[in-house]
This record gives sequence, structure tokens and C-alpha cells, in this order.
Amino acid sequence: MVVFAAQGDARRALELLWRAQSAPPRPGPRQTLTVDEIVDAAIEVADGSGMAALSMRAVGQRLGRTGMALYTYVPGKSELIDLMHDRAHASLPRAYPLAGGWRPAAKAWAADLWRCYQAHPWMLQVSQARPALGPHEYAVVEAVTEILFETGLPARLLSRVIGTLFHFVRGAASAVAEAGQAPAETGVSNEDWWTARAAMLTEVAPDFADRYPSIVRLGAQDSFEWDESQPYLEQQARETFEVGLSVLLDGVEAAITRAR
Amino acid sequence: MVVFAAQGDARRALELLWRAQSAPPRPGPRQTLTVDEIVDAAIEVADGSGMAALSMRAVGQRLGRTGMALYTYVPGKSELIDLMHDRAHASLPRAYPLAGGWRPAAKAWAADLWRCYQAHPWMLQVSQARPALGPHEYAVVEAVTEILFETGLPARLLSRVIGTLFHFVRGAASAVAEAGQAPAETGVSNEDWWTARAAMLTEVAPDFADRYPSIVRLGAQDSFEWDESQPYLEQQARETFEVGLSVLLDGVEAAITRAR
DNA sequence: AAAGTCTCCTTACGGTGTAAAGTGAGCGTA
DNA sequence: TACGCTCACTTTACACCGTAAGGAGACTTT
Repeated sequence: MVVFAAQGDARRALELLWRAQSAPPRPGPRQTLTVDEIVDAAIEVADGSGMAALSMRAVGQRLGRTGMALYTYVPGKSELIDLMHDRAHASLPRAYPLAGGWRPAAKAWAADLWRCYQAHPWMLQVSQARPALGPHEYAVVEAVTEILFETGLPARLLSRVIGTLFHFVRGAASAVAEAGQAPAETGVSNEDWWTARAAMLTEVAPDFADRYPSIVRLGAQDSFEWDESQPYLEQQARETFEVGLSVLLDGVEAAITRAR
Repeated sequence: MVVFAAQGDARRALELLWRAQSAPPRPGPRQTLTVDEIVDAAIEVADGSGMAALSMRAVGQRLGRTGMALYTYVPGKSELIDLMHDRAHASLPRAYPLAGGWRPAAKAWAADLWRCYQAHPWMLQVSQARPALGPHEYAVVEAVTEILFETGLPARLLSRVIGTLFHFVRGAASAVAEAGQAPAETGVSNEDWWTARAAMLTEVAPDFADRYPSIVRLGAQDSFEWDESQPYLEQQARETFEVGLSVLLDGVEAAITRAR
């Protein structure tokens, strides 16, 4: 599932990411594709049919080529995914206005990143353990770093807060992202799926209320009202994102007042 | 990658999760395996060799059976993964002492969940969009819900905070989880990988400091000192987890004082 | 014109999940 | 006791995957 590139390809991969191609004119036929075209086609496949449908053959076919043709442009699928991941970040702003202070800027940054993940759910399936270090990914980090420097917090704390913000946005986005794919793949809407599942659950676990009293109590007290014009799961996840972000930023503010 | 079960199998899957087996004595040979044995074997494979190595054939082989033999116990791989995911939660406490207040209990809950993810990194690759709703997963939710009821916050806010906590722990754990796998698979330690990558980066992007001034500034000011007895990435991720959690809980405390 | 090199294709290998059909063991009944 | 049904498990097969290897032909350089 998670594939790591070999050491030898690492250099080539970085050069591709940073477009540092040194191309001395060589004999032989000219290339009829570009790396950008391939990355775009791959993103289209992943956007439209999900990461599971992303295969070298599928990307090649979209470009009227075989799957193997891509290997003259890209060392392998893993590197292609890194390029897709970096490229997808290109649409995000490189900076945010700080006139209103760090908090609205941080909110805007998180919301933009969230929207980016919604538009490209497959991004959440790309491993973060060894980030690919592309220019656009760095631009997103640069943006949030600049914003958070406004808080005046010490650098060490700031680094952790930045990591936390990324974790939160990714996690919150994951809850919706695949939910958007599932109905398309299965033909069952999330609402139908959920109500069917809930009905089965009461049959299969009749003692649910006894085993999980707090969950039942919370569900009974939760005043969440569902605007039926929008999908239920998405709506709930969006609210979790907004409330959670605000709680998180409250925590940052608490750290600021404590530092004073 | 993310596979969704068909509607017809949904009932069967839930019955398996909740062990609601109605087994009238039937003719024919007795089953020589149990679902639990299969789930255990699958977890061993995933723990030892990663999610990528989890195949029906591999699990069957570990039990001295073919891959196809599993299909009399489990509808498919997707359901097996759901069973693994639920079972992995079984080791977590069902409740936490609340004598010291909600905050230490919440910290303990998050730390336990974090440790669980570290022990079973593959759990982070299981889609959360349509949770499988197993008994042990619900037990973890029940535990944190009981803890957070102590805050006295309104239910609607509480629901979102619970979601946020999950997102944060999962996100923070993801950063380390796969990092632990990578060296084993590639033979390159994270430190070597990182320093090699950093050296290449300065070659490929010589204007880095100009393009990302805040990142460079943050890196220069960050006083993070590396205890060389432990892996670098893991250590950094652990600190992000601890600091981030504390910031998050500060935000919850701010909500409490505001509600008063 | 000849040589060389690069792009792209075809073929092939070992892997995946799982459908379909075959085999034989064990139980319920006659 | 013997028949026969049913089920556990295996074998085989199919369509897919990433990519290594080798061949065909186009193009540039000499």
C-alpha cells in the first residue's frame, strides 16, 4: 500500500518535484508528453474515480498511451503520487493578510487546506511519514508559519502547534473525504447507509443502551439539527471541523496569555 | 484501496462484529477454524509486515490453509479488516478514573489510543468515513464520552470535541506510525534518509531561504534538542502529540470558563 | 547515408481479490 | 449400517496491478 522509493531514485524524484531539469539536447525522438500532463491526468483519474482506480495503465490510457510509456517520464508510481500531492497544493494561497491578526488568518488557512482535501480526497491517503518535500507543500507550511509567528510564541512551541494544525485538518477532512466517494461507488447514499446500519445495530446489539450509557445520553442531548438540503455526514463533519478548529485556536490563545 | 462492502453483506458483517452468531447444528464437516483465529492471524501479518502485505493468501498460509478457505468464515477482505480494526481496540480500557478530574483522564485516554495506534500502525489506514461500528470501537467512544461529560459542556459542543480528539490523535499518530515501517522496508534509517534528503534539497532548491523565510527562521529558532538515544522523527512526533494535546485541552478549558 | 539513442510498445512475471467448480469428510436419516 | 446431503476446503481461473526486459521505429547527430 505505502510504497517507498529506492534511494537511487530519490535524487531524480526531488529534481522532478522542483523542476530542476537539466536537459541537454539529445538525439532520438522528442518527448510527446510532459510530466505536467501526466500529473494532471493522474489527478483527474484520482479525483474522478478514487485512489484505488489510479493505475499506471489508467493514466496512460487517458493520454492515449500505454502504462509503460509513463516510465520514461517518471521513475515509478510512488514518485508520481508525490508529484500529484505537491501539485494539488499549488492552488492554495502563498500568504494570508495579517491585518486582522493571526486568528482569522489561521482560520482562513485551515479552511483553504480543508477545501483542498475535499476537492482531492486521495491526498489524505498519501503517507505523511516521509514527506516528499515539494515546493508547493513547503509553500503551505510557509504560509501557516508566517501566520503563527504573529502570536509571538516561542519557536519550539510554534513548531508543535503547526504540526497539530496539520494533523487536525487532515483528520477532520478524512471523515468526510471518503464519505463523498462511497455513495458514488456503492450507489447507496450516506443517509440510507447510516439509517440501515442503525436499524441493524439495534437488532444485533439489543443491550446497546446498557453497555454504552454515555453515548446514548450524548446522542439524546445533542441538539444538532440536520439541514436536510445537505448530506448529513458532511454537515456534521463540517461542524466538527469548525468547532474543533475554534477550540484548538482557543488553546493557542491560552498559551499566549500564559506566556505574557 | 478503500473498499466498501456490498449492501447484502452489511448484515453479516455486523453480526460478525457483535458475535451474534445464530448457529443451528448443520450436517457436514465441522469448522476447524474460528473467526477469532483468523482475525488474530491477520493482525499478526499486518503488525509484522504492514498493511501492504496483508493478503487473504498470506493469512490463510499462516493458518495452514489456502486463502480461499477464509471465505467460509468472512465475506471478504474488507470485512476482515473491519474485524481487525475493532479487535485491536479491545486492549484499551473501558473506563478511566475521574477522581482527579476530566483532564488527566482525557490525557490518559488519548495516550492509550496513541499507543494502540503505534502498536498497530495499519489501523490508521482503515477508512473512517463509514465506521464499522464494532463493540470495542464503541467502548473507546464510550470511555471518552464519559470523561468529557465531567466538563459540563453542552452535548452539541461535546460531540464535536470528541470528534476533534479522535482526529488529532489519529493525525499525530500517522506521522510516526509509517515512519516506523519505512526503515524496516527500505533498510535506510529515518535519520540517514532525512539528512540525505536535506543535502539534496539545498542543491535542487538553492533559493530555498528566499522562498520560505519563515520556515528557515523557525528552524533556526527551534530549540528542539535531539536525544540521540531515540529516533529523531519519532521523538519529534511524540513531542508534537504531547504539546498539541495540551493545547487542545487548554481550548476545552477555555470553553468551560466561557460557559460559566 | 550511417550510426546511435531515445520513445514507446509488446510481452512477461509474480502478485492481488475472489468467482466457480471440484473433492471429500462428516452428520442425519432410513 | 449405508445412503445421501451438506458443508469445509482446495484447485483452477479471471481480470487486474506495478514494472522488468526486450524489440521496433523515429529522430538527431555525425
